[in-house]
Amino acid sequence: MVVHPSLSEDALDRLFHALADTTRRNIVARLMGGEHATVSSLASRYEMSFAAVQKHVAVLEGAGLVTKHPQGRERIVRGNPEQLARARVLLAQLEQLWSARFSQLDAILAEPSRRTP
Amino acid sequence: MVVHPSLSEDALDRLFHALADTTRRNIVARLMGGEHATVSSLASRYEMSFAAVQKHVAVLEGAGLVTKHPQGRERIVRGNPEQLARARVLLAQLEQLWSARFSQLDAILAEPSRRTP
DNA sequence: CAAATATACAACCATATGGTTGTACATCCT
DNA sequence: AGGATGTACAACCATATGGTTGTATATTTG
Repeated sequence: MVVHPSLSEDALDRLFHALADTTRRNIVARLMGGEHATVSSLASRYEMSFAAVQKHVAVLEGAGLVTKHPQGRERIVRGNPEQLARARVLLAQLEQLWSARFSQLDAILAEPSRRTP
Repeated sequence: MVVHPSLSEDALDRLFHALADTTRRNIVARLMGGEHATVSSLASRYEMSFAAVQKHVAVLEGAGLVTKHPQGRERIVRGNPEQLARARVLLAQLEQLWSARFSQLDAILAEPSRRTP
């Protein structure tokens, strides 16, 4: 089985911070959707400087949401769905805490009626 | 059926930003886990000032992850799992984009062999 | 009523963030 | 070789963030 190393608090900070920006979420969506992307081709899609987009990509890379692969003078940027999944799993675990609040009470209520001893 | 209003980009920014801090994720975990919480009781758990925790709670509230309910001089803080679910759904959608990249190719490969006309 | 408690909020500070422009360097193309 | 293209990176700026302390206002309690 494949081991899913859990992320440090610091890595989680970077991961959610990377997702907390419209432009960066948009870039992630493009990449996950399979758009062939160099830093330049990404930059051409947004109303901001090349350097600004470059910084956004660096933030995504630091969060592990994206990888860069040199190819000649270009850098191909690819999405990393596993990191996205780790963030999703953490949220699911937090939700699980919520539902766990009631599971014991549910069990008691679901129990076939039995007089208290 | 219950309608799930989708969030604005701005709301998503606030939502992920709220999650991008260890202390705030910890607060969310406590609340989802059912810990009875006033702002003070939360503040007592962390090595920072009351005002600092108060600000963290305000950020969580602004992101919709938490609600405050006045009760005498106290404010009861409760977790809102629906907002957590909205963030999770967005991540799942991004992951879905990734898997959709291959579905068409998969379909072609899975098709019973048929000579090109 | 007076003291203690819970919260709110303003002012302040250091650092981070998101943007800009400019410069340097590597690679591709004619 | 030399110009054009793609990337990296530094310096700078305005604003946001995460923390502090201090003050004000409600509410509970003795």
